[in-house]
Amino acid sequence: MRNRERIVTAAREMLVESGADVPLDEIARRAGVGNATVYRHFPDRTTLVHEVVVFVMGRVADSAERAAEEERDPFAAVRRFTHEAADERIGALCPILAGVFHPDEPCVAAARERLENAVRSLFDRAQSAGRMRPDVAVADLLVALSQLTRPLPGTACPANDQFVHRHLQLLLDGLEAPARSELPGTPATLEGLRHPVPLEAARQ
Amino acid sequence: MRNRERIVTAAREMLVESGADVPLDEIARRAGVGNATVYRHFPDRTTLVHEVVVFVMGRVADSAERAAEEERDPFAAVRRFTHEAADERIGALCPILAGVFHPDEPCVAAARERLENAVRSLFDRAQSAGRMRPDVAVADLLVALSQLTRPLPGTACPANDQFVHRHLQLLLDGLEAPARSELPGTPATLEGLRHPVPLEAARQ
Amino acid sequence: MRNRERIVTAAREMLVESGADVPLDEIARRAGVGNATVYRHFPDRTTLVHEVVVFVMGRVADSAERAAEEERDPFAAVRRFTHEAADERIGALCPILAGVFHPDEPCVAAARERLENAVRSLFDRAQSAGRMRPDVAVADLLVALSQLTRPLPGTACPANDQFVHRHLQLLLDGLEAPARSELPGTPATLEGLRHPVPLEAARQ
Amino acid sequence: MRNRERIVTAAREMLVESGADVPLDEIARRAGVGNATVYRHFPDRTTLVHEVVVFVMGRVADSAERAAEEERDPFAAVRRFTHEAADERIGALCPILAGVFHPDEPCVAAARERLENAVRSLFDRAQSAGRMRPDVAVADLLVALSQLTRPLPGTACPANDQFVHRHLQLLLDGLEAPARSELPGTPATLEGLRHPVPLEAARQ
DNA sequence: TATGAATGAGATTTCATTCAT
DNA sequence: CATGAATGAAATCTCATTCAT
Repeated sequence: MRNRERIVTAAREMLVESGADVPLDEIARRAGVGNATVYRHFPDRTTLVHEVVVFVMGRVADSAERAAEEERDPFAAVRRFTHEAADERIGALCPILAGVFHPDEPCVAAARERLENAVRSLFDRAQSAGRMRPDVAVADLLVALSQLTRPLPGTACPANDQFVHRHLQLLLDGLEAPARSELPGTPATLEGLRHPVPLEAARQ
Repeated sequence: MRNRERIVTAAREMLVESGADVPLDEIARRAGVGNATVYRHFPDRTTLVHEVVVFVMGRVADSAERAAEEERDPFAAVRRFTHEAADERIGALCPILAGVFHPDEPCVAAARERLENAVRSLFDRAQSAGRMRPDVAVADLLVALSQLTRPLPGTACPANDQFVHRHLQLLLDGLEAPARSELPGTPATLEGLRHPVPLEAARQ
Repeated sequence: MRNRERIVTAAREMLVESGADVPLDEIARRAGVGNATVYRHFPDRTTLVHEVVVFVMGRVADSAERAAEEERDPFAAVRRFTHEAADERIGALCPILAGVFHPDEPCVAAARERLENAVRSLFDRAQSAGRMRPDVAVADLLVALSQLTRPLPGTACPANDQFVHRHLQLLLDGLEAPARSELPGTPATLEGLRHPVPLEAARQ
Repeated sequence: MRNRERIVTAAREMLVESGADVPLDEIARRAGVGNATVYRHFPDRTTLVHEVVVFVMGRVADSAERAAEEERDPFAAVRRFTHEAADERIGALCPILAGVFHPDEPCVAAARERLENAVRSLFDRAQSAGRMRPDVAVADLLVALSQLTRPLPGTACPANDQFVHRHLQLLLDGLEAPARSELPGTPATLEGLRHPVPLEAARQ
């Protein structure tokens, strides 16, 4: 069905432009279908968002795989992936990564796993080559990346787009070996984000 | 009198835990007062949020000033400030910094200015001493810091607290001179966040 | 108690300026007292409004009595009374006359009776002298007068003040004998306004 | 489709019976629909009221045009129009005429203009024929008519319906030439009602 | 007595979701 | 299949009235 695709596309655009709380009717309008048609394809709003998330995660995973193939330098691959993921607006799915939407959904879980694996291979290569500090994990990058590219609420447009890539560069510079500082706690895991955790105030 | 404080405190807690869209009734319940009592003290929701924002910004500015006084090493001061700001949950006011709530409000503008100035003196010292790369501006840190510590939606609790300080360390490492990469675009300014800007996809 | 008077005065002013739905807090503020003080003097909002009504009715009755004494021509007395009542803003108590607020309250009933009697004597004189058509009753004038001078909702000021006296003149001209038309139904009585009546569409 | 009409009808009835501040929920209940259904058809309360106003004004203008066509005697046409307008409950839109609701809305403005023109032709004919005093304007009648038929607040029912037509007759008698009194001020204009005017206390 | 503060009930409006065609 | 229409639940805000000092 052509409609299903148009809905997902519209949803992605609106989520990215207007934040996570766009009215469903506006998504439908953008897709050029009636609102009830959305419900014919997705049982509820969450499911639609999941679909978008899975779609974006797939494109981001693609990006990671392409970077692994095409970039010679292992850390350059990490940089390229990071910036491309930002352009895919991975930040719009931040809430999902954090388990706000149920990541137990098989499709979501699968997409996440594929993404993690793709990025992990970038990490392994860079860390093995000594091009990246060894005390960080895949989820550290994914979470920080998601937060840094997360759109602001309000209809207009994420005002900080202008600066996102600057901040990613800073983060990446910090990721490139050797480390200047010790990282507190243990490496992040996406699983670890599933449930509330006490704030551990480790420092310097 | 006492109630006003309790409301602000409750509001700060809930904003920090549950994001910027907590129902006002829940803030009231948390404060142990009726919802109308909130409206006795604050003409509308926005005003209450502003109050919280000004309060938090003030504490963060305090933190910056203390760090400037007490830390010998100029970059250590920057690190200390950054982590303390995270603990103050500065990320909860991300939307404000971006102009979603009216930053023209005199109190908000004043608080922001004071904060910027306090952090600027940290920056100047660190950059003059060659301890921080020169191509970053105060707003770069404030925005990245806000985004990285921004709470997730949903009532539960910011799931990624566990990792926030790790990611800040990475960012700080990237901030510490010398730079490994070129930063795209021009340094961020908080003013620049006031209006939508075309996504400039500069890279590596 | 000085306060009681100030409250009634303030209430009269606000009712007249801003219509019947002024918040009680604003009346209190105008009176320069706390809102609870109003409740010390009047058990509820309605009672306060009653008081205002009784006060205004008293002044209007005064006006009728003065007109009876001082005007030679019997219909000139009716004209004078009518315009003076308009200036007292009798229209602001329209709802009362119609029984919306309980006119069984002894004070209200007494004030109304006194007013009716005062105006009745104006009527009797004018009608006996053949200066006023005989098929109208006191309540006809009082009701029409109240409606024509009734303030419009909205905070500002009754926009039609400019024209009120013109319209009263037209009404009075119609009241002056001899009649050009037959009046449908029976003469109005204030009592008759107490309960809903089927719309009788008599004409011409 | 059918619902929209039922809502407008219900709104008209309730506005007419209970005044301009009927809760929207009661209109919805009367129409037999959920409250949100009202919002599907009208973006907000004001828009719905505007619709009713335009509708009623249209019927009243129809009435004026019919009267002009069908009545031989020019002043009989004015009388007929006046009473028919009362039956259409034109008084319920008093607030609009006075600019409380935005009369700049194109539809409202258009409807008002049409009404004024229709009544003006009645006036011109009657005044040219010497059947109506020359010192009154269309707005004088429309405003006085609106006020005299204006519904009282409170859910019950317009208590003074019984007498409305009597009072209109008196007004009309005063309107019929020759004048017994001088009218103070200048003829009313609906435009003149748009903004507060100082109370001019001209008399006799 | 006087008052600032507190509050619950109600009004407007929005939105995810269901229904009827 | 597709859709416009319908709706109840929830969020913001107002105000008459009560409470505590």
